[in-house]
Amino acid sequence: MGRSPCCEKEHTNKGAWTKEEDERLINYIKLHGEGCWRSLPKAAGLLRCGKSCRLRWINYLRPDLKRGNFTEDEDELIINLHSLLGNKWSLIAARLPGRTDNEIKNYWNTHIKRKLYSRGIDPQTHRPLNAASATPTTAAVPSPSTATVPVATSSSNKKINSDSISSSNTTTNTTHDVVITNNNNNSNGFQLVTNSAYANTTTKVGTDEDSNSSSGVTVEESFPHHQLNLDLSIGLPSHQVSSSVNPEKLKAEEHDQKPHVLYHWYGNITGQGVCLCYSLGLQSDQACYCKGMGATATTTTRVTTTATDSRKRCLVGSGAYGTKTGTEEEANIERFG
DNA sequence: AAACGTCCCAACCGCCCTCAC
DNA sequence: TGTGAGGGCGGTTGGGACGTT
Repeated sequence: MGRSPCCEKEHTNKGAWTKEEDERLINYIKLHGEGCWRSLPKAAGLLRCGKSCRLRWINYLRPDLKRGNFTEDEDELIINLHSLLGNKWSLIAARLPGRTDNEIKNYWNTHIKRKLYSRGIDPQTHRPLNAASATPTTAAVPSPSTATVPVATSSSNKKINSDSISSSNTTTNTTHDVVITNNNNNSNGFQLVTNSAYANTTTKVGTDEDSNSSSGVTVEESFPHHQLNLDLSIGLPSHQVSSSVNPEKLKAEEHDQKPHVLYHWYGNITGQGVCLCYSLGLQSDQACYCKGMGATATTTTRVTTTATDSRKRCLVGSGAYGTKTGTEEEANIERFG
């Protein structure tokens, strides 16, 4: 339908940002916060497109950005999350504090793809390369320069919404097997197990031990996976969230730093709170208030990605993706906090 | 030291989603 | 319910940095 440009291109600078522009942007946001990006450049005295300002701030100037190389743990976490979420860089970034989607995307394309090829795993499908011979992106390990392989465009790459939970009538494109169970001996421990090329991949998250590290991921590769499924088996907290629990109070008491989402399941597990942002790898400083809950049961909930209803936003959302939409009703999910 | 090739990442582009009206 | 504005996202690219010959 044709859109008006987001700014007057002939009056805007492009390319690398100067120090002065950075300072102007930082100073403006310090004073006024992140507001309307379109009007920001003018207000801040910048000859830049609002989108450009936003990108610059989010990807480079934000004070909470973590600089430096990715750790091995972060690598493995990214790989696991990618096997679950596909090229949903923003969702992956949401689980790596201090990292941006752009940074992770670049890192994936320049390092991790190569790493997976060297392991004999197709980075797009997360299947062993020889098992993916039916796809066009098989063959030998590409040279670094060709590592930017044509995306095999499984649906996982296109507008699937792994951050959605299906109702029964959604169109399944890609699914992942995810099993989140608790670590029996550690009330804070949850494990996220995926049935992907990393079958038997156990992503251990949220334990005390790893609370200060970037993640607590252990990966044991063994079985080739069959198909990416989004079967979620979720370990429920041992002390169940009763209806009398006041999420606001809990939030205030146990952690108040970062956005978090506590989903409340109906249906088979009525009345039991499931905190997915924690289970899916948020770090301790942003763990949600159900941290500390143990788990007594493993309940399986099917989560299916779909290309037909991309508006569903739930389940794996945290912070920005926790927006509640009407379609959540289909998923029988209610969000707290 | 120069030329060339490769790598990496900041930034851009265009499409999609959400929301207000 | 339809439409447009604004923001967000994923894919792509340009050019600087670095390595090799």
